[in-house]
Amino acid sequence: MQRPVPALQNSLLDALPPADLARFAQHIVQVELDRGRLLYDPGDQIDHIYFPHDGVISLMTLMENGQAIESTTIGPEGALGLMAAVAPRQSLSRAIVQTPLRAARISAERLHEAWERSATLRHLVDRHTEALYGHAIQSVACNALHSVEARFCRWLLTCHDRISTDTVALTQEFLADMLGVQRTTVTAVARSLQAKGVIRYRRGVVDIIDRAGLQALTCECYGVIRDTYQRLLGPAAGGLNGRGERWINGQ
Amino acid sequence: MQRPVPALQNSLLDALPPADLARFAQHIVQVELDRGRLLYDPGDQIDHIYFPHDGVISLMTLMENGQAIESTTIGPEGALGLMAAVAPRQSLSRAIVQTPLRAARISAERLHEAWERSATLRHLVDRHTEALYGHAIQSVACNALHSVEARFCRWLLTCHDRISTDTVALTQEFLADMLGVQRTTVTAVARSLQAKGVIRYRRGVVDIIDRAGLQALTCECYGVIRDTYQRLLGPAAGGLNGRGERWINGQ
DNA sequence: GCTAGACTGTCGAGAACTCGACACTCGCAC
DNA sequence: GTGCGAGTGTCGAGTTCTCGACAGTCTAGC
Repeated sequence: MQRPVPALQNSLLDALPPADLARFAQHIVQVELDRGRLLYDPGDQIDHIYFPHDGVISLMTLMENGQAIESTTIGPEGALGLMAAVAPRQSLSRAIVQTPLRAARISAERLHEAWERSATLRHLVDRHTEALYGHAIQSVACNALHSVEARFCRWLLTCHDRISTDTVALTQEFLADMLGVQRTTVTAVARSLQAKGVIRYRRGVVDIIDRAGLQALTCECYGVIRDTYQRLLGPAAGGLNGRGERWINGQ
Repeated sequence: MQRPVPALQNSLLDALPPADLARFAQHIVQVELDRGRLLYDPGDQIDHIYFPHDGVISLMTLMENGQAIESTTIGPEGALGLMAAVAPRQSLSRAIVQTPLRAARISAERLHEAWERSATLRHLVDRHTEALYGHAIQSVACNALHSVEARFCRWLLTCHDRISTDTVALTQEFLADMLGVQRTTVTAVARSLQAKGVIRYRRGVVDIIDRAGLQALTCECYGVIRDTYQRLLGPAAGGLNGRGERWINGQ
C-alpha cells in the first residue's frame, strides 16, 4: 500500500518565516541520495547541512574494531549537521543514508550567515540540538534495558514515520548493525514478528502490516523520543506523529 | 591515600576571561551538596546552573516502571543545565549528586545575561553542549556492546578523574542503578576486580588500587569520551585527563 | 555495648543473546 | 532462462546476565 505522498517538506525549513527563508533559499540545493550513501565520518569537517524532506539518515557510533551501532537518526523533522550553522565543527558520528533520501542541502557557511540574521533559525537550531540530545539519552537507556524485539519495533516505527510507504528496504544484516546485535538474532525477531502478523518480510524488504501491533510491542522509548521532538520542535516534527496522524485521519 | 587536593575550580569558569567572569561573579553562590541530592527531575524547569568544582552529578534517564540508568555525567569539566543559559528550558533527565559536590551555582536568568554579553561564554556553552552530546552517543554504543565489567571500570575511572581521593563511597546497589544492571551482577564484577587487584572494596566503599589496571579492563569509551571533552573544551576538561596527568606526574 | 536495617554474599534455574559456520534460497542482472 | 552472490535459515554450544529470595555481615545511631 502506498501511503499518501507527503509534500516534500522539512519541518525546520517550514517553521521559518518566508522572509528568513528567502535570505538563503538561493544557496539551497535539492539532492537525492541513495541508500547506503556515506555523508560524514567521525572527524570529518561538517561543510554541508542536510534538511531531509523524505527519508532517514542514521548517525552511528563507531568502535575501534569496526563494529558500529546507531545512536540517533535524522528525518524530515530535523537536519544533519545543524550545529555547524553556529560554528565550524567536526562530525562526531558516521552519517549514512538509511532509506532513499531527498533533502535540501546548504553549506554550513551560508547557513551560518542566515543563523546570524534569523532569531527563528537560532531558536530552531537550539531546539533541534536539545531534541537530538534527548533522543540520544533515551537511546542510552533503551540499549541497556530493552530487548532486541522492542528495539527492532522501535526502529521500524521510527522509520515508518519518516517515509512515504509501508515498505522498508532493509536487510537483516543492516538492521543488526543498527541495533548492534547479531544478524541471526534479527532473523529470529523478524520471524516472530511475522508470526504475530505485524510485519511481513522477504529478502531485503519489510512490509509493515499492523502498525498498532508494532506499537504495542515496542518499548516506551519510541513515544518518549517522539514526544520530545514534538514538544521542542512542534507537532509537525513529525516525520513523527504529525504526519502519522494526518495519515490515520485520512484513512 | 589522599590525592593532592585540587584547587576548587571548574574548567568552564576558568576558561572565561576575568572581565567576563566579573560581570556575573556577584550572582554566583558556592554550594556544597550531599551525595544523593536530587537537583532536577525530567520536566523540571532549569532555574539554576551548577558548575562543579569537585564531585560528580549523574544524569539519569527514567523509565516508566521506575527503573533508571545513567546517561551522562557532569563534573568539574562542565556544568549542569548549561543550555538554560541560552533559553529557558526543562530538564530532560533526573540529575542527582553522585559524590559529594562542591559547586558554583547561578540562576539561569543571570547566566543568560552574561551569555548575551560574552562571546567566550557563548562559545563554551556551545562546545559543552557538543561534548555532552558526544558523551551520550558514545554511551548509546557502550551500553549495547560492552560488558558490565568494562562499563563498571569506565564508571570508576570517570568518577576517579573528578574527585580528590582514591576512595569512592558507593554501594553496589547504587552502581547497579547507574549501569542499569542487577545488583548481584555488580557484586560478581566487584569481586572479580578485587581478585585482579585493581580495586578493594568493603561495604559502601570502593578503593581504587591500580588505576592502570582499571584502564586496561575498561572499554574504549572511557578514552573516547575523555578525548572528546578535551578536544572541545581544552586539556583542563579534565576533571578528566588534565588533572589525572598532573597527579601522575606529581607521583 | 547492642540492635536494626542497610548492604553484601550466595544460589539454582532460566532467559536472552552470542558465536561461528554451513546450508539453502531467491532475486537480479545478463 | 540461468547463474551467482547476497541474503536468510538453521544449528548446537556457550556466555552473560537476570530472576527472586534468603542468609550473613557490618556499621551507624542510640
